[in-house]
Amino acid sequence: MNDVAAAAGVALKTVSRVVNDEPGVNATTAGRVRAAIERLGYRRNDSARILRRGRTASIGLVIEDVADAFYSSLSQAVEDAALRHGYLLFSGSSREDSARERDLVLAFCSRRVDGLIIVPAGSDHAYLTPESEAGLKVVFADRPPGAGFEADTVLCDNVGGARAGTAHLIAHGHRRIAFLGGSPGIFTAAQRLRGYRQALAAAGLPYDEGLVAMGPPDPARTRADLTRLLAAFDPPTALLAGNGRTTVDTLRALASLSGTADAGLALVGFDDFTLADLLGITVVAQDPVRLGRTAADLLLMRLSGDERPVNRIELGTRLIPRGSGERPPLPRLGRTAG
Amino acid sequence: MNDVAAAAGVALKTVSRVVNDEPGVNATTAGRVRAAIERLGYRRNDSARILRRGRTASIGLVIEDVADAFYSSLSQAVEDAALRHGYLLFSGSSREDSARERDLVLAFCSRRVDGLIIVPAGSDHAYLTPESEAGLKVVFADRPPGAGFEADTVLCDNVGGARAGTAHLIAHGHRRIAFLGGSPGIFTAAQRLRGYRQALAAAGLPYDEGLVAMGPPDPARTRADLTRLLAAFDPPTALLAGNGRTTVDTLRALASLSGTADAGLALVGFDDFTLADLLGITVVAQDPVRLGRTAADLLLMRLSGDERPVNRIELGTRLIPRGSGERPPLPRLGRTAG
DNA sequence: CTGAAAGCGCTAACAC
DNA sequence: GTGTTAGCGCTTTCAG
Repeated sequence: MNDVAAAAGVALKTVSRVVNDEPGVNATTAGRVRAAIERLGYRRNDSARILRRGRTASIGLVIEDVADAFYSSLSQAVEDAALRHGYLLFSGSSREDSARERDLVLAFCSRRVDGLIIVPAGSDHAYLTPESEAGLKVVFADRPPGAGFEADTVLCDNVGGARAGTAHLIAHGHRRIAFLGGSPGIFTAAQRLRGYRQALAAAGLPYDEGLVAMGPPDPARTRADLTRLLAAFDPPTALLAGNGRTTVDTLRALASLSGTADAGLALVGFDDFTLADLLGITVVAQDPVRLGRTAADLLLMRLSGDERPVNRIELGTRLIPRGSGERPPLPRLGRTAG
Repeated sequence: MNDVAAAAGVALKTVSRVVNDEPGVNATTAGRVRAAIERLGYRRNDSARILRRGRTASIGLVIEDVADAFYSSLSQAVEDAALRHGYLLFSGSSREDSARERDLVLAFCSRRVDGLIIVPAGSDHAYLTPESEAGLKVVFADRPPGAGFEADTVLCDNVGGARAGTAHLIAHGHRRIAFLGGSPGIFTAAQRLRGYRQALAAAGLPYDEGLVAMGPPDPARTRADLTRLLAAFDPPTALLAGNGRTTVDTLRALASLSGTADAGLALVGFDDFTLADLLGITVVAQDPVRLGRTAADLLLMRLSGDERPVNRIELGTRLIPRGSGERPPLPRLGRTAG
C-alpha cells in the first residue's frame, strides 16, 4: 500500500480510501491510484485489515462429512448465504470425532471467525463458553449442543419423521417392523428410535429389542444384521432404515440376499437420496438445504445485531411413498407356529 | 496476551513462548502462564500472528458445486490432506460462473492463503499472474488453466475414458451410439466428445451430429433430447452419457418413456454414482478422491519448497461393466428400411 | 531462561 | 479533498 501511495504520489490513507471505495476522493486522484494498483498488481492484505477492524467477515462450518450428500447439500446452502452476505467460509469435517470437532472449532476461533455453524460430533461444548462470552455467534445444526451450552439450534423433526414412517408401515398391515439405525449415541439416531417406539406404542404393538440394530453405517454390519433378522423364528415383514447410508446398505444387502425369503420385505428409509425415486424406495425426507439455509440465516441475523433469546427450530419431514413402503406383509410359508 | 502476561506476572514474550510451545521456558513459569490462559479464556489471535509471520497456514479451494457428489468427494480428500498438514481450508463453489470463480479466488488471495486448488469455471486466469509472481502456489484440478497461465494440473483421462466407453458399446454390436454430454464449452465435456469420436473413427463408424446432444445438465432437456433421438428414422441403440448428472437424468427420462420403444437401449455413463451397482449401470469411473488427494499433495509439495517444473498429471479411468452397457442392439420392428 | 522494542499492513481518529 | 499519527495483537530481534 505504501508502494502504491508512492507510485501514485499520494498518501497512504488515500490509497486506503480508494481501495475501500470510501467517499471523498477526487476522481482524478482515484484514477491515478487505481492505475498504480493495477500496475503493481497490488492486493489488499485482509489479515492486516482484519486485525485492525476486529471483524473477519468469515464464518466457520463444521459438519460431519462433506462427502455425504446430506451434509454437502447443507454446506452448499450455508455457503450461498454466507457469500451473498459477504462472508467467506472456512469448512471442515469432524468425521464423527469429537476431538476433531473441537480442534476445528478452536482453529476457526483462533482465526477469529465472526460466527460458527456446527453439526456437533461431541456432547460437551463448554470449551466454547469463553468464545461465546467474547461475542462469537454460534448456531448448531442437525444436532443440539451438549447440555450446559445455550445456542440457536436448527433440527429436523426426527421423532415425528420416524413415527410417521413407522406408522405408515403399520397402516399397511405390518406388525413386525425392524429398525436399523445409526449409533445410539448420536442424537438423531436416538430420536428416530424414539419415534419408532412411539408409533409402535400408539398402535398397541410391543417393542422388541430383537428387531432393533444400531451402529455406525457399515455395509457388512447391515448385511449381518439383516441376515440375523430374517433367519429369526418370527422375522420382520418390514424395515425402517434410520439414515441415508443405512438405507443404501440395506438395499445392497437385500439385493445380495435376494432369491431367499427376504424378497417382498417392505422398506421405509429415513432421509431421501438420489435415485430413490427410480428404485421405488419410500422415504421420510428431510430438507438439508432448508436446514443449512435456516442455520445460516439465523447466524447472519445474530451477526447483524439480533439479540433476541435463543431459538430452537425444528423442521418438518415429509413421507414420500414410492412403493417399497406400501407393500403388504408377505405370509411366510413353513414358519408359522404349529 | 498482555492481560495473560500481567495475570501471570511475566512479560508478553514469555506468554508468546508458552503459547507456541517454544523451548526455553521454565516449567514453573510455563505452568503459571497456562493457568492464567485457562482462567482468562485466552485464545491466540491468528490474524495478528499471520500478519506478523506472513504465512496464513490456509489454502483455498474453489470447486464447481459442493452439492455434487464428484466435487464433494474431491473436497473431502483435499480437506483431509490440508488438515493433516496443519492448513485450514477456505472453500467456495463457482457454480460454473467464471465471475464467481474469480471473485472467490481473489477473496482468498486477499486473505493471503498460501495456496489454491481450483476447478476453473472460466478460461482466463491472467488475473492470477500477480499473485503467482508474489509466491502464491496454485494447482488446477479436473480442468486445466486458461491459455497463458502455467500451473500444476491434475486431470482425469477424459478422452481415454470416453473412448473406452464408446468402444465397449461398439464391441457389443452397437453402430448407432448417441452422446449426451455437458456444455461443449466445458473442458471435460469437449474432451469426452473427442474420445467418443476417436472410438467411432477407430471402428470405422461415421460421426453423426444428429446423435450428439450437449448442454448443461437439465432433466427436461435430457428428456427432450432422448425423445427426439428415439423418434428419429434411424434411432441409436446405445447411449454414452457424458457426466454423472446426465446419466441420472437419462435414467429418469428412460424410465418415464418406458413402455415405448426405448427399452433395451444400452447405456454407459461417464462418472460412477451411488447405486449404479444396484441399477446395473455400466460406467466409466473416475476417482474424485484420488484427484483431490493428488492435487492437494502437489500443492503441499510446492508449499514446502518444491520448485520443480510444472506438472501435468492425468489419472486413468476404469470401465465397470454392470449390465446396461453389455446389452446387444435391439432390432427395431417396423422401422427398418423397406 | 526472560524481557524490551520494533514493526507486520492496515484503518480510525483527527488534523490540515 | 487529503495527510498524519497511533495502534490492532502478535512475532522477531536483540539485550539482559
